[in-house]
Amino acid sequence: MKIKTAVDALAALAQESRLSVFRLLVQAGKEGLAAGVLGEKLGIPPATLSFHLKGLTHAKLVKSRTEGRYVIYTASYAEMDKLIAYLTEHCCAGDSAQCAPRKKC
Amino acid sequence: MKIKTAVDALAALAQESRLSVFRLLVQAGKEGLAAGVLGEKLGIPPATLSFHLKGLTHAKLVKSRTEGRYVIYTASYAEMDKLIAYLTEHCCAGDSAQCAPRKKC
DNA sequence: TTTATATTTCCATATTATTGGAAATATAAA
DNA sequence: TTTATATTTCCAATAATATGGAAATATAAA
Repeated sequence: MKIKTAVDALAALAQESRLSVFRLLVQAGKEGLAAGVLGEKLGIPPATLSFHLKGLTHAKLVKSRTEGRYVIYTASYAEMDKLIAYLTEHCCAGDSAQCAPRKKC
Repeated sequence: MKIKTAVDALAALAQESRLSVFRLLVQAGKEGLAAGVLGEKLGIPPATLSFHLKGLTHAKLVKSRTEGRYVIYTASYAEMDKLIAYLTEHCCAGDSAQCAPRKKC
């Protein structure tokens, strides 16, 4: 991963509404959630939510598909994992004692 | 972890100089690196580096100790792991097939 | 075709972050 | 004590981001 890609992804997550949206989608699984459901669960007005979803989409952290008049958003686990791998790359100066296993999503 | 803590940590990482500093420190291990070494490796002027180190410190992603006239910075693996756990919490709608093990740092 | 629902775009305003030179502070070496 | 090295604080100019109402777009239901 390039550093600009990582900065863009981190910036996309570094805002309370966007982070809340992303976490809901991470928890929702591949079924995803419609924009309207996200807005209602989080109390975010349509224009604001759309602005933030655009940011998450541009950072490739979420994907969307259209179903009728709904737009369904899903988290990109692949992109999240790449970001986490980038943060932890070659960590701990090779001291594997500090690197216990953790779940991958 | 509270959402504001996570947003602060993500915002601290969402900037090219700070992300570069953090990754160098993650890779350096618990020995850490002096501010001046970071500045030289990354080509960041002292005032700018100090500004960014303050941001990372305030977000608790790095810690510092003074050794003589040097200030040595280290990554906080604990805080990084908490942030990653917060992002991936309850992921994949409980579909554990998607949650393979990954290293923890 | 008319009406209702879902989402996005447009826009102006308000807020917050980034930059680096110069001076200040702090410790160590001469 | 004087000088050298390391880091931080101060500052002002510049740049980027967040907000949500109203209008526009798009699909579905009546």
